[in-house]
Amino acid sequence: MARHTGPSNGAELRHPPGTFDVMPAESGAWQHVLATFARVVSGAGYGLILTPTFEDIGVFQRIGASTDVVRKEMYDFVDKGQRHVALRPEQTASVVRAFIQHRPTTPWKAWYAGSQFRFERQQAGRYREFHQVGVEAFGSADPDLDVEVMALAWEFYRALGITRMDLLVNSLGDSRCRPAYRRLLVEYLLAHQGDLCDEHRDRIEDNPLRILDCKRPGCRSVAEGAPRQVDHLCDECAAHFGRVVEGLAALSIPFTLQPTLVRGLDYYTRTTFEYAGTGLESAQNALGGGGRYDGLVAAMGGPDTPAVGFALGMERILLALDAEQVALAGGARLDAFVVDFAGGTVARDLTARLRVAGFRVDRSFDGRSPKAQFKAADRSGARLALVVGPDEAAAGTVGIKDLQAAAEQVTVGMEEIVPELSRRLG
RNA sequence: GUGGCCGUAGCUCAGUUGGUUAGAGCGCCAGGUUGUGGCCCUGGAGGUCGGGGGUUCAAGUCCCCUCGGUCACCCCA
Repeated sequence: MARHTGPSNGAELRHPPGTFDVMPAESGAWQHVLATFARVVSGAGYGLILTPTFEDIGVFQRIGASTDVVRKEMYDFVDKGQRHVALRPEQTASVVRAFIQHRPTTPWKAWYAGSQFRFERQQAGRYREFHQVGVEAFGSADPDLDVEVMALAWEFYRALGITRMDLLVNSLGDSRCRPAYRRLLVEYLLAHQGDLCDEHRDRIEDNPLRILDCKRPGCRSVAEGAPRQVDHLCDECAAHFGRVVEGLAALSIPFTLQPTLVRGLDYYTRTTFEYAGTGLESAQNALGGGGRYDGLVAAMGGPDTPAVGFALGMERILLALDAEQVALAGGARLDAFVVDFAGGTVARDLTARLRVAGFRVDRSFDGRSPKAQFKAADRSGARLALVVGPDEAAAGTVGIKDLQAAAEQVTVGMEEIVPELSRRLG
């Protein structure tokens, strides 16, 4: 039986736990970030893809049964048609599903932006509904594509003004060399079992790579002496990784080799990377991450297709911008604000006419006092006030007052307004 | 799922060992200026003190429950 059926007694309506509203006063920053991302990735041949916000739960279960995302964070339910669906916890699986369903010719490069859902308790930089932008590139195993993807994220952060971050890079090997490494690692961990933290002591076989990422002191000291995947790559993976590292250096993108970087999703092969914000005070400091997933398309029933991509968290990006005190371009300003205290007819007609002509114009309603209307004009940030009192209305003229300069108010005929505005705002 | 902290006006907060009609700043509205914003002055509107129950002559204040927020663990964006 549903435990939560509505607002509790006397409670006001509010957004669900773990979600938030972005009000117009703050949405300018979101628009700026999204526009910047679209510019960077579309300029590299990536096309926008939109997929459903929810999918059959099977789509996401392919992410990996041992991941927390699937085990305990899925926001799923049975719908009225008895379908078991889930709000997407990430978008890579959805894009892969779309790739398999539509079979575009490769190489195929797509970018996305939108909401993700994971059912967890909220904290700084982490929400139940959160937002990501990302890219996915299918059909090439070329390490230079890994470098392209990492460079795009780098360029995007740089374009926004984020400087305090580390690019962490690792290689997880592939289906040939990872099993051997995994056996080596399990062997090592079993030998040091007593030093591991309580949670991981009995789960070595379960997900040994995860232990490398554990933050507890016991696991960490064991991890430091553990065999490293990068030292046990097969020839092909080693060559691939070598080319990736070489490419990053060639493009002057600073990075840190982090052999313990595992990441939360099981499908990664070879290259994995994460952009860690170093200016953030909150515990959640991953600005974004990604990697190569050469086996996922086939695992989901598609043709054997290598792929690489990343996802970047909007909320984390905004936190980083805030931490670095990056001033974002404010919201769009108005060109003019019509102040009409002669009945409102001129305001009605002139505002509409100017908007059709392409100007950004607003006005007051309810026949407020001149003082109140000028106050509203001032607050709107409009460059000019277009003043219509009884005198102007009778004469068929309009007063033009510059709200941001100490210039005299001038009067022009109604028909000269458009050219006059063009001249002043040009 | 577990734990810490916090819920008083639109926002940020004050409110004494429980004690009269619950306050401030900012914001909003109006007036000062019978047609002119920003600065200033005056006034006004706006509160089930998160909700429910209890103790008490008396509860914003104490107790219990509950809802919500926030941060952290886990994990990640």
